Amino acid sequence: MEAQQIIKALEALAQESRLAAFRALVKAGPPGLTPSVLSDKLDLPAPTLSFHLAQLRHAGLVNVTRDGRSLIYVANYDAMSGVIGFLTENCCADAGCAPASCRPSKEKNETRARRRA
Amino acid sequence: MEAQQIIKALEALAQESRLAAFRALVKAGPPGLTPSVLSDKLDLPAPTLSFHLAQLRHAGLVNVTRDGRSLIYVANYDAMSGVIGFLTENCCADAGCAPASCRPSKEKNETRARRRA
DNA sequence: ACAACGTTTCCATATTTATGGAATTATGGA
DNA sequence: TCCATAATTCCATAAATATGGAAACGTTGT
Repeated sequence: MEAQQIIKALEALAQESRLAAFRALVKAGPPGLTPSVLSDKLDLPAPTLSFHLAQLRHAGLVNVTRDGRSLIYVANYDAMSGVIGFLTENCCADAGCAPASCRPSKEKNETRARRRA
Repeated sequence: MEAQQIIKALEALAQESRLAAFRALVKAGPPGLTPSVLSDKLDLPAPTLSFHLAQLRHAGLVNVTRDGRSLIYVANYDAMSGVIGFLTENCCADAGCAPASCRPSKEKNETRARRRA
């Protein structure tokens, strides 16, 4: 995953409403949530929410599908995995960081991050 | 770690120059780096770099000490660990995310995140 | 005390981001 | 076809962020 891509994702998550929306989508799991449900849950006007969901979408953190008149937003776990992987490999000391269970077994530099599908 | 704290950290990292600066500091390790070295490495005018380092500092991602006329910036691994932990626990599906080796052993929901000092 | 150096603060400017009402675009049901 | 619903796009406005020259600040050597 490229740094620019990561920055987009971090930008997207670095905003209260969007982080809340994304967390809600993660919690909701594969069935996802519609904007109206989110709008209600997060108490955000539809256009504002729509704006934020678009940001998340452009950052690749969520996917959308349509079901009748409703849209279904679903968290993209692969993207999130990429972000966490990047941070772990590029922004953590060899073993001074990373939450305990999470030590990439001494791989050099960004080997793993570069192996994109 | 609180959501607001996390947002500050994500904001700080979600900017090209700052992410580059932080990565350089992580790479540099405990000895850290001075602004002039960073300014040179990243090709940023001193005031601009200073502004970004202040952002990182306010987000708690770096610490500063003085050595003579130079300041020494050092990455704060604990803070970074907190960020990665939060993302892993709040923004990942039960096991649908997190980079392979990094699975918090099935803890329920946000138990660990809530255990704040 | 003075000069040089490393760094920050001040400040004006340019750019980007967030907000939400009004209008608009899909979709499905009667 | 007409209406109601779900969501987005349009657009004006407000607010936050980034940039970098000039000036100021602390520290060290002379």
